[in-house]
Amino acid sequence: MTDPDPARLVNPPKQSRSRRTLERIVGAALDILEAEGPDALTVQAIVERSGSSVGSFYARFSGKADLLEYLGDRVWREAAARWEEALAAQEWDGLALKELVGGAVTLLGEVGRSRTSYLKALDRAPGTRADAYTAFQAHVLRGIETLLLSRVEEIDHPAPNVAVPLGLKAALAVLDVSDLEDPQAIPFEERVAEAQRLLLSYLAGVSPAGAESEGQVDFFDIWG
Amino acid sequence: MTDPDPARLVNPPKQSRSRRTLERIVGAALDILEAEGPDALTVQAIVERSGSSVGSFYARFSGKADLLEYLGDRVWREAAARWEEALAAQEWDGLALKELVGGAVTLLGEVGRSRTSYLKALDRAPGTRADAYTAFQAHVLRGIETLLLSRVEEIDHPAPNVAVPLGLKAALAVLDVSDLEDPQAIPFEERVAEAQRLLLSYLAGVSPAGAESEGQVDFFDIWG
DNA sequence: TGTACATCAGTGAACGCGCGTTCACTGATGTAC
DNA sequence: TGTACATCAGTGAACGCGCGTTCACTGATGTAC
Repeated sequence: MTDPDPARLVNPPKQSRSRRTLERIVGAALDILEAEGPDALTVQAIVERSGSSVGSFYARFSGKADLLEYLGDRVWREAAARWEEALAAQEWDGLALKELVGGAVTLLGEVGRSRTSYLKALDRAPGTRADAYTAFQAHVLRGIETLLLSRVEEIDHPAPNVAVPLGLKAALAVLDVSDLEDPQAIPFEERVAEAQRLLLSYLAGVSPAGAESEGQVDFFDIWG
Repeated sequence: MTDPDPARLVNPPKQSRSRRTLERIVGAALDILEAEGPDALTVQAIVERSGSSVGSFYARFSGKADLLEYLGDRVWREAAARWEEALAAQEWDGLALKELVGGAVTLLGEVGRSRTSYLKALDRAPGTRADAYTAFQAHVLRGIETLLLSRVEEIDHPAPNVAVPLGLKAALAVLDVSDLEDPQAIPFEERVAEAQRLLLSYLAGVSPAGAESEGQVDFFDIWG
């Protein structure tokens, strides 16, 4: 997953011409993945959409499997970099558990909404044993976990080491947008608020004080 | 999903011999699905495992797609029947919200653990637009939802119609056993207890009283 | 009970299609002198 | 600046493989008389 040598997967371009071709291929593959799903991701479709040719494809990649791995690696790196950035952009030290939960859940929501759909689609691509999405999610959760556990004295649950990961998993499920196209689905903003409420009451046994819309932290706009 | 006419999918057997062959084919397909995953589910593999032949296969099904749909329909019906049975086997009327949550979560846990893995694998089979698993899960959740909403006066959450479905979704995530092979994963029994606690504190703002292991309702053995 | 016939069931070689991959070839770019 | 050459880049027809599907054939079962 954290391969220090992506050159193992691509034959590095030696002229700007082939570098552009590579980028077009990568872009086309991600486009297809998003628009038509993993089953439509054939070498033919990729080279047609990218306006190149099978020969050019195989000049870069030794096979389709390597392309998939390369895509997974790239998207994962990008997502992880943005995530670290978003995490670092916020000052977490002074916050109470309530604010921490609010911010953390908001971040989780943005992650779920972001282009990590690529990662999901990649994991489902046939002939791949990749689990880039699962790995990324685990990575993110681990980060938030340590954050929340830094306020362990405010957690009422008798076993914080169990409650924090499970609670985050639950919050993620509440945020899950895979059924959002359903017309009667609960809108995303409401889910964020509910996920915050759920996590807070589970960890601290506290209902969010005050009116309905309170206790919800503003969105960060992470993903450009 | 609830097709009243499965004969649309199979050519009905007219002798006991072919009925047995059909059963062997269905059994082999489910075996392969469970043991090797959807990608290994080829017509060749099915007929080899079932000790029959391609010709026999096409004497029953007009194509592989019909087999998949037939399997989805069958497994769905079986799972749904067991579910209704388990739901009916329990007396829910006199229970308080706390007991209701305990029983409901336990039931959910058993469903997740049961052979619905077939349904999950079927949904992932290539070339299928089936969503039998999602549909089944929705079916189950709807049942539990009405159950919990019958104690709406005990729910402190200001919007029970939102909180109940979201809370159940969250509980389901806590119970999710897809990472159970991970050696450091939280054991299933503990998850049941935590899912109960989570749901109860979210809906009623109540931490389970008393010691750790209390508040957990005994398992029902639904799935034989 | 026996025989003739129709229908059902089972078999596996052969076919076609879509896919990933190879390869012989043409053209573009960079470099040496 | 020009020329010769090597390397890089691009092309698309052709190949092979695995899959779902077809089909001509053999054998089993049921039924009529």
